[in-house]
Amino acid sequence: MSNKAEGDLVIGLANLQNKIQKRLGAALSAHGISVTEYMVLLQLHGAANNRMRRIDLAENVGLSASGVTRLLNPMVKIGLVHKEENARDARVSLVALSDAGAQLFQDAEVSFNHAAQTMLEPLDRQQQGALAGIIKALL
Amino acid sequence: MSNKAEGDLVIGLANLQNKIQKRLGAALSAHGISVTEYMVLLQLHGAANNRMRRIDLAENVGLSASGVTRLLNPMVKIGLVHKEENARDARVSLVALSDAGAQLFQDAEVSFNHAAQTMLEPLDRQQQGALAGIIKALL
DNA sequence: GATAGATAGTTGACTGCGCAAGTAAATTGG
DNA sequence: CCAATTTACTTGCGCAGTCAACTATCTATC
Repeated sequence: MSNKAEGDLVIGLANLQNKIQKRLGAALSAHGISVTEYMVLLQLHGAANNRMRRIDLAENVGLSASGVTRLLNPMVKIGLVHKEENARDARVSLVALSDAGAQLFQDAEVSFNHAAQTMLEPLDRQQQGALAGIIKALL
Repeated sequence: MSNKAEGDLVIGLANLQNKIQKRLGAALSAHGISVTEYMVLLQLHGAANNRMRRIDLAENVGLSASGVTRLLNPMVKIGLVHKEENARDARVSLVALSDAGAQLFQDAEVSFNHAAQTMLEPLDRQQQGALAGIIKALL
């Protein structure tokens, strides 16, 4: 009943993620955005009408509501996204991807995916498939 | 040549790690330490003579040198670790695990491994083995 | 409908961590 | 053996993100 193996796996995952995060940050810095900002663009890109409520954004990128507020402020200022109100519910303020934001995302996506591919290169096809299954099972 | 699959995997890993980190933090908060502090205790526990140079610690836990300095300050203050000098090289200050630190680590390790086991529960044996191989290949 | 509670978002104060610059000691090269 | 470089660490400053408290709005219940 030694659960040491699981502990080691989790620690390995943490170290791995640390490494990945730094590499992705370096890759995205060429586009002037952070990994978290990329996540926001990715979410909006995949959302219906390219817009979302801030709280759903928070949920999907793993931030708190206040974290989203602070993250979006500069993104609004430089025109990557813009605020919209919801006629039905005056509490919510929607975030919409701007043309400039969509363009930046497209460029950044290339770098991001390329960096991801490079990092995952050591895995063979089976391992990649297994990893996909593992992530799905654990999320 | 679509490397979209790799990008999705990396994003999945990021989300997964986010979730794991929060759960581990909750599990360790019962012992009054953060995940990063646990990593330090783990490193010292596994080091020769239970002591290390700060810079090696930084390397192993994925922090910068200054991050280690700041992280250790309160840990020294509450007696989990203590500073030692190196007679051979006056630049280095060694960090040593105290008895209290070792005790705390032993307690925390149980919680940590238990949390890890719970989180990895959805995986079958093959998947766990595959994950171990994947981490090894990527680190 | 008025009141009570839930929900969306912002803000202030704080923590954690990195980077750049600084200090002190060790190593190297002429 | 002394200057130049490198190494180990600390410190000032700043950014990213959290939590708690607040405002504003919506929903439910009587």
